[in-house]
Amino acid sequence: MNRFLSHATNRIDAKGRVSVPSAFRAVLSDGGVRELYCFQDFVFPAISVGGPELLDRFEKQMAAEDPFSDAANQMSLLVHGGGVFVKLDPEGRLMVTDFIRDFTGISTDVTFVGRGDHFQLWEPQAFARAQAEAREGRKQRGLRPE
Amino acid sequence: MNRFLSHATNRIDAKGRVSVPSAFRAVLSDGGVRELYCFQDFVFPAISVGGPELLDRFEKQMAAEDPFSDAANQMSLLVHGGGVFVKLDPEGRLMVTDFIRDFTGISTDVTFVGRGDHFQLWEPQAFARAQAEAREGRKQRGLRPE
DNA sequence: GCTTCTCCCATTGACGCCCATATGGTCCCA
DNA sequence: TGGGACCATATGGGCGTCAATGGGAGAAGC
Repeated sequence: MNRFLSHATNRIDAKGRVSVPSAFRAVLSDGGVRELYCFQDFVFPAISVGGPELLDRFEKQMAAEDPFSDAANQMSLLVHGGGVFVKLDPEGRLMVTDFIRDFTGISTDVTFVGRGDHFQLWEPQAFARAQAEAREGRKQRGLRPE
Repeated sequence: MNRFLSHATNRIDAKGRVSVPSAFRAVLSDGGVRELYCFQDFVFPAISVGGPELLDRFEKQMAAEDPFSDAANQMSLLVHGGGVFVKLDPEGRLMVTDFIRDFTGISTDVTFVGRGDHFQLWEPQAFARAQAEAREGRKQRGLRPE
């Protein structure tokens, strides 16, 4: 199963490190990814993380839109200008920098959320709220699986 | 019989495991399913469980709409972030994680409910209530055999 | 110099795989 | 038809492995 699924919450240690869930690390090493690209999500207060190929995907999406639209401009600003590279330590941990903390509100714990072709870093409470809202919205629209 | 039918209640052991009813396991192995996809149901306080094709269906549905829309993002939050792959141990048991407990209210016993192409995990009392309500609602709408 | 970031090792707790037991049902045969 | 052997399922527990976490020491930068 070669995609990012499920969610898990891990604690940040005294040095500001947090373990990436082993299921996610397995997906990364499957794809031969050694360096991760992180940027601020467009719709949620979360940091999106993936391999370099994640850029390709967003660039394709931008190309599909009007290149001078507000949406395309914002995307480029966030993806190209606002992204940072991070790499994991030998135990599979990453440093939670201020770049991550400020945008997400993360302080002591990080919720890792699988999003298929990438994953995200959330403040635990914020994720719980967003998920509840998503479920509520879905109920109101009457959409059902299948 | 390659559909999930009927219901059964099993006990969770001291390690947090519960046996999947053998009738359900038979349906799974018939379909060659080794990994199960579980997600929090959109309507009931239950966990829905099925093969990976369940997730494929969701992903097709998402791919059909604008992948950067709020609706698609919310759906991904639920089916990717709120979904888990689990596998059974050699005896056909699964771990009842907090992911399952928190959403369903399950504590000591699990009711497995067949739903045709998938099955669900319920807190026994909650299932009894939901079933009673379904019966009642049907009566009020005028009982019809389909 | 001191701080900050790596890498390395230790601990602990959870999870996986294995084997053992009980309970209830079915089939066979006298 | 009744008894008993056999079987399958559900359940309980031991034990090894691995992931998550904590802390120390060396290297690099300010």
